[in-house]
Amino acid sequence: MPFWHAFLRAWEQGWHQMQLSPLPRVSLTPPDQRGTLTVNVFPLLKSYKGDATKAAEDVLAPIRPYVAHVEVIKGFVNLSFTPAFWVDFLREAQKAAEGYTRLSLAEGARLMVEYPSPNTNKPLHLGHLRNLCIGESVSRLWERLGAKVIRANLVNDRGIHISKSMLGWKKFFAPQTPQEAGRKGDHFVGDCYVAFEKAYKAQVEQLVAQGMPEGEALVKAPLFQEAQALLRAWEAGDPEVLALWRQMNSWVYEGFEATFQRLQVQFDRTYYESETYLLGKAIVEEGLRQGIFFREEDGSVWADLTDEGLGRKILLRRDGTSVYITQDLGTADLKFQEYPDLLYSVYVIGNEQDHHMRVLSALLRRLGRPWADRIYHLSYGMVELPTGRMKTREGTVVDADDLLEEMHVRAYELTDESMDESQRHSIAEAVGQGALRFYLLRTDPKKNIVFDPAESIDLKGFTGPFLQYGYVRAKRLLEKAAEQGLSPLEVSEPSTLLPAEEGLLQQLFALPHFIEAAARGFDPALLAHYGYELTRRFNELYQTLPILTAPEPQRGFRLALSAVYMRAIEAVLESLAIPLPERM
RNA sequence: GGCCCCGUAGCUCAAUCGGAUAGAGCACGGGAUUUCUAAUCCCGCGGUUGCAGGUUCGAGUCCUGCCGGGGUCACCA
Repeated sequence: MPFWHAFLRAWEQGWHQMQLSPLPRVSLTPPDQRGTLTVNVFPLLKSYKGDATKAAEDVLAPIRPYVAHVEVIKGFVNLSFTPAFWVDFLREAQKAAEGYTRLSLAEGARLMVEYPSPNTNKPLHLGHLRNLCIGESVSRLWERLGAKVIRANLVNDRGIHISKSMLGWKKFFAPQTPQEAGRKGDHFVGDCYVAFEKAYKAQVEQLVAQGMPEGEALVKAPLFQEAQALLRAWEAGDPEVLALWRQMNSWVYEGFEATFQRLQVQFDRTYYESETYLLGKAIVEEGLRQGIFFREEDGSVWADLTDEGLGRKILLRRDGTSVYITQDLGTADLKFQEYPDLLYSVYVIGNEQDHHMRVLSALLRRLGRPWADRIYHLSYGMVELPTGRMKTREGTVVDADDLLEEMHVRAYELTDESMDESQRHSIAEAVGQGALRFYLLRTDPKKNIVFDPAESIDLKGFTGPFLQYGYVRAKRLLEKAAEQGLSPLEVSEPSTLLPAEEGLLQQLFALPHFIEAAARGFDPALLAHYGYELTRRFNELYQTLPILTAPEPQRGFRLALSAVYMRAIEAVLESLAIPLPERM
């Protein structure tokens, strides 16, 4: 019994031999209808003179031996499989990961996934967590298709924002270190940045009060002038500035590393903008020589993309320093120098940068980079609060470390008191993160999501712990079975199937389809919904029917069903980067 | 103002290439535990898919216009 892809391929081959045209579409039968698969024969009805029954007969011919029951409603052909088919499926799915939980659809391909690419002037927040969850899940999904994935982090370690936190430290914190302040490094540097912004804002307000227009005040404020001077000194290689810059970045990296470790993410390659902005400048020079870009009289360099509706874009400032897009050009180039065969160079970046990424693509195309169309912007929506965007100034930013801790504490309260402390904490961590990660993945990445801190994140219903609980249930059940000397590989064939059994089988059968769709669509939410529905059906079976105490052949069949469910949910959770708790 | 994205149940979200009676969770009301773990299961309540047209066998989905929300159009990143 071949799995999903092979099954459909074989079926289609049969249609080709019969010269059936156009090829009908196969999908899962909706839950309110009887059946496992549905073939839509509407498009065929013309050539069959409206005779859907005759069309159904032909369409089903190649898989006839597997079919137990057929129902034709209008143009929909709903079919159920025979128990023998399912027994075969349960045996095979237990034996082979290949084709079931692991596919070879992208074997040999290589992808780079860039995430979460933080700035080094602030700690990570809830938005970064969404980014991390999406980036990690998409990476794992493509690995499941057989691709090799390079996880890349691009650190925005230079620019005016870094100068600001440096100045903030010099003016308000020096010579204190994070250790002395009792602060995690990234939080400490964040404090410096906030202190700067506060003082800067005060200066601007003062200037405005003196009658200066705000736009001018923003630039003329002494603190801003100082920050710009610092940036120039940095770009000129001033040793003292560089030393402070290195010191402060190392504090931040230490803090980031702790958070990444807690989230179990590791990068294969870390790019630093401080190392790629010069490459970018060289590319701008290249474009100038080729006449793709032009230099204004004041010395600034531009690209004119108005014919593509993207306006004019500055590439180098009047003073010759680089802007964000400059280093992006350099980094994009470097990626393909290092990995020329990338199928996709994926950027997991918020949708506020849709325009920016479109500009980047356009520039690379104009520069004649043959791989320009292989960069893919995985644009995701903002995480908002019920009151709107998170704002640093209003102190409404939901800090990543704080939230992880809060989730841990809330999950801990639900753990069984009879367990020892270390086990309770390890489960609390798994479940807390499971809830958080599922919450951030269950919505279509491109949509904005609303996070209500007051209501916080659910631990029941359509949540990560729901899936984790199903996994733990199945695991314990199989352990019990093993203790009784029962093997789920000894699948016995029932004469009929109950709806609870058939519903779960149908969902299990479709696993490879959802893995592929989620990977190719860069959409983990698809798999999150699948995993919920899968577990809901397992729970229904578990709750309403006996398994270990059922008579044969039901016992063997349901045990095998549980074993395959466990495999499937394991694959789902792993693909969503949701931890597997040993118990709950 | 130009361009882009989004408007689905009280709230948070689904809905496969345009397919069947628009589905879940939360909340609310009711029920299930001598049982393989109740972070569970079952039942109920809840809808003019923002509005108005158009395309067709069929529209939440595609097209046009409008209304509402967000983003962006920086010599910020």
